[in-house]
Amino acid sequence: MESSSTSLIVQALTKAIVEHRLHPGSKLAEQKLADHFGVSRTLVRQALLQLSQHQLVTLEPARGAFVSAPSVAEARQVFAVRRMLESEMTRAFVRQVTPAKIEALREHVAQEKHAIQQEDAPGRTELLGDFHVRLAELMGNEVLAQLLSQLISRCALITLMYQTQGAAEHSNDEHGEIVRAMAARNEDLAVRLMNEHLLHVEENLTFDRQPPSHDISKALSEN
Amino acid sequence: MESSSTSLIVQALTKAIVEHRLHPGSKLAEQKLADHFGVSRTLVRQALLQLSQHQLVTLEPARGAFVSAPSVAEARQVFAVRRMLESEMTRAFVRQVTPAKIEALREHVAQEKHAIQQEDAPGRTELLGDFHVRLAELMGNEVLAQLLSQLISRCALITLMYQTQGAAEHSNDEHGEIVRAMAARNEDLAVRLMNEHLLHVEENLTFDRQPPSHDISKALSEN
DNA sequence: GAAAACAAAAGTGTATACACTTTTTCCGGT
DNA sequence: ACCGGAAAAAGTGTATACACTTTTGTTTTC
Repeated sequence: MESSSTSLIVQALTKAIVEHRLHPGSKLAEQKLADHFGVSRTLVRQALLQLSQHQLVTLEPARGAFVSAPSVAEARQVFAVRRMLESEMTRAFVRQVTPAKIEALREHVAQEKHAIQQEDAPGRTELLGDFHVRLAELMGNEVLAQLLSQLISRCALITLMYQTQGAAEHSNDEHGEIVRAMAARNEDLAVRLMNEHLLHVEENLTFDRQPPSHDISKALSEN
Repeated sequence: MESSSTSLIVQALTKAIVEHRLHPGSKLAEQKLADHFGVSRTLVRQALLQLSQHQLVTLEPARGAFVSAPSVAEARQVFAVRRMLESEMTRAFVRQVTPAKIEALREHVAQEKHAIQQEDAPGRTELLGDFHVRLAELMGNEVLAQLLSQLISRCALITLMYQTQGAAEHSNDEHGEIVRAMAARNEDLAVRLMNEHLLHVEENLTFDRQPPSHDISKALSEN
């Protein structure tokens, strides 16, 4: 792997962190990353700075960069924000829903189901998160979509990546119910279902700290 | 002015942009900024990268950094997000309100009024924005507070800094009404007032592009 | 005289160098 | 054998160097 611009490094690290190949607390040494990506520390530092803004990485002065390990309190705050934002987003969505948008969502939920059936864990986690981003995109609000995308990455760092098959199916079912309520233009029901859905996801939080894998190269090479 | 870390540069530039001393479209040449702050381009670049993440600065490949000039569509999207987020924030706030929190808000509104009476334009703009951040802080949700803070900076880039005395007084009055509704634990009223308040602020959008001041040093020296 | 082409200047993008801080290693003292 | 501390190693923070791109200014051509 070589010849990467900063944003490629950001993407690769984001993926590795969100998919829990790099565990919270892991040290991200600049030179090691630079060697791995075949660039100088300059570009790695830029990437780490960006990731720290996204809260996926924590920078400690003179000590270096580490994969963030959000506290329980912080995790709950992130979810509280998501509930505030997404319940109103759901309400607004129902008010401007069209058959085409419903169709797009149904399609997405079907993709989720497929990934789950294939037991494609990384794929299904990404798709389950993307459902919420897709909602924002369908509303034509790029700002909202980008904001949600970041919040969801943060959530992925918090929740277990390889959620149980059961939890994934449950989320998928709830997505389906939400879409059904939206299709029926049942505003209050859709909002309520979205809220409950997010509460369920939050309940799935697992706060047991795993032993960090310090083998950066191996974690990144896996994809 | 010298011996500044990156975050001091970010702060200084943020303030200059939000206060409209640097106009949208202005070129931010790295060496000029470096000379002004007495550091190397390295630190300036870090600062500009951060500001671009906050959407206050736009980076064009090989061409440099410019103060962002958000489109009308983008501005409306930012306000739409604020309304979603803040109406639910208001609801949650009312549900966990305490006399002490009301007192803190009353105090803040009084400060606003004072700044307005003094015709302290930069101060009053900052305080009027901070009202919303303060709300988030009082809820004990740091994540929400930080998110709102960024959204509001973006709004400040969009709206006119030197809003008319009348508009400022109007906002101040509305803040007062919102606090009153909160104190009365009137959830629906508070939410409705907050929504209307944000709509009023949005109405104040001014989309006439002013001729950019390219005199960076002068703009920054003013504070 | 205006437009195209070229040369010079300015500016950005990445790598490298070096000072300084933290971490690790190794050794002597108790 | 263990603790403390000095020396070495590794790592971060900032500045500088240099290649390459864009912009600007000048000259050439029609």
